[in-house]
Parts: sequence; C-alpha cells; structure tokens
Amino acid sequence: MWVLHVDLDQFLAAVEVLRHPELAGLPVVVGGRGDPTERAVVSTASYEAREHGVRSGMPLRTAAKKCPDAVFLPVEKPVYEAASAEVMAVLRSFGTAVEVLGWDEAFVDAGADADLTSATALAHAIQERVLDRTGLHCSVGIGDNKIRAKNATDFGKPRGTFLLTRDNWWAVMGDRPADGVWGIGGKTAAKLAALGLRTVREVGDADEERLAALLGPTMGPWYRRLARGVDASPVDPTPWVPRSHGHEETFQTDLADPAEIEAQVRRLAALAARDVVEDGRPAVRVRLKIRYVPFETRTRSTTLSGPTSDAAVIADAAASLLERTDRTRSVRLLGVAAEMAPPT
DNA sequence: TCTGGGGTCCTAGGACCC
DNA sequence: TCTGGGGTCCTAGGACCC
Repeated sequence: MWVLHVDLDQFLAAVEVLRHPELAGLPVVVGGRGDPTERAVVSTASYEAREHGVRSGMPLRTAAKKCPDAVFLPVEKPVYEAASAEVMAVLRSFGTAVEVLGWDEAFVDAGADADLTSATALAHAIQERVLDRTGLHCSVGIGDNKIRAKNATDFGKPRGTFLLTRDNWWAVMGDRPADGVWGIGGKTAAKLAALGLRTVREVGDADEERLAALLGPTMGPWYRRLARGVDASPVDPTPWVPRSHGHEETFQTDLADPAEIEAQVRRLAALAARDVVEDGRPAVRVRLKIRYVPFETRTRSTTLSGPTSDAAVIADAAASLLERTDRTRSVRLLGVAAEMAPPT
C-alpha cells in the first residue's frame, strides 16, 4: 500500500501571487481583512515573509512589527475555494482515490498495484501536472500508509518529496519531540512529558494501559499509534458531509451593551441558518460561543425541540442561550453554530 | 494595541430509565 | 453503615487541525 500526501506550498499566498504577479518575490501576508492594525491573525505567510519570522496564527500586528514591508492581503475565501477545486480535480485526473483534507491538502492512493518506484513517479507527475494546470507548487509525502505520508510532507517542503515508511520511521521521527508528530499538540505533549515521555520514540514505546489511564481509552492508544506511524485506514474518496455550520467574529471593539450582544448573536445565527438551508439538512442543535474580556471562552448549547431549518427558530435558540451567560461582562467574540443530524 | 475562523472528535458528569 | 448496574441522552469543555 502506497499513499501520497499532497500539500500546496504557502497556498493562500501563492494564489495571491498568481492573481497579482507583481507580488512575486515580496513578503506577502494573508490574514483577516488585510489590515495589520486590526484584531486578526496570519492565515498564510509567503516564504519571503517567513524569513522575517512571520508565522501562521501570529497576530497581524506582530507580523507587521516583524516585517513592516510585508504586503498584507485579506482572506478571499471564494478565490481559494476555486483554486482548491482546480487542484483537487487535477489530483483526481490520475484516476485513483483522492481524500480531501482541506483547501490545500489531500491523500492520493497510489493504486493497488503500485510499488515504490511507481508511487514516486506518481508523486513527481502530480507535482508537474498541478504546476502546469494551476501554476501552484506542492510538496508530496510518500508513505506506506496515510499517517506516514502525512508526516513525510513537511520534510519535502518546498516543492519536494519525502519518503517515510516502517523502515525509516524511527530514524527520522524517533528523536523528535512528541508534538512533532501530526495529531499530538502542545497540551498532550505536556501531559506526556509528566510521564517522562518526551520523544516520538518514547511515546511509541510506552505502555498502552498507562497512556489510556492518562489520556483516555480511545485517545491514549491512538496517540501511541500516531507515534509509531501505524495506520491501516484506506484513502477514502467519499465526499465530506459537514456536521455543523457556524459563524464567529472577534469584534474590533469589545461589546458591553447586552442589546448589542444579542443583536450580534442573532446576526451570526442568521448566517449559520443560511448555511444550514443551503446544505439542505435541518439543524438539531445550536451552540453559542462567547469569549469574554480578556480571553475567557465559554460555550452553551441546546437541543432544538425538533429538526428545523427555520432561521427564526435558530436565532431564538441562540439568543436564549445568552440567558445562561454572564451578561455583565464585556465580550470580544461571539459565535453561533448549528449542528445537523448525523448522516445516516 | 497579544491571542482568527472554520471545523472535528473525545471525555466526563448528571439526568433519566429500566 | 449503606447507598446496583447498565445504557443513553444532554451538556460543557478540551484538544487538535488547517
């Protein structure tokens, strides 16, 4: 079994450079509304901007300090969705299963008869064809399963490929910190460190019951498999079925007026309801997210009395959840999400 | 001028039922 | 001193990813 993980290089920034060729070679930062004085973070920084220390997730204000000459651009979702669709169509043109993971990445099954030679050839063919048809560069991880392919890609960036298999997994990954493996983040790494487990190898060799006791019966063994690079799941080409639709907003100025807060909740609920209607499946549950000043987040949720796509019902439910919040505190973010019935 | 917005999945505790 | 056990639903929170 050979699996490729295809990941576009600096995707949002690369798409913007395609649309604005005069930006080629300049530090480009895509994030928020493109105004580095606003409350927003970096979605993607071009490699030129990264040389100045700009990273994804960094506040735009910080990015502007690190790289004052950067070109700041707003996130243009429809543009990236269109570019993404083009790329995925190219990947599917090779005729094997494609599992889309996000705007800028996908697994590609190398095919039932593939060997390492043909899988590697396919990786290069994909890079060429994606570049030829879309003008975008990508990196490709080659693995003997999805987890290994996914972890391989970073080593191939930019514009390269990298092979990760059972044979070189420990040599490449073993001595890296535990959160260097996909799926293990900082919080889990800190918990693991409390058990003395700091490297990928240490987590992979750890006692499964110990991990289960620390991290839960499902997650404990799962993290161990991630650290070992073990995965038998197939590349699944089934189109994604969303479980929920939501909208949230960090306000440029904190909200203190309860009437204004409710009005904003109703506005966000209307956006979520619109997405639910477009999706064609009714909502069964509504979730309110509220982030108080300075940065304390709470959620409240309720099950609707029955499945509905009625925007007024969804908005009323969201507004009613406000009654279960502290209405004396200032608010920096509000979010409303509608969950649909699970697909059958 | 700290700390976005879109999601998914898991866990744990209480309610409730038999 | 005693206070079942299992199953399911609901809710809140946490962790992770792009």
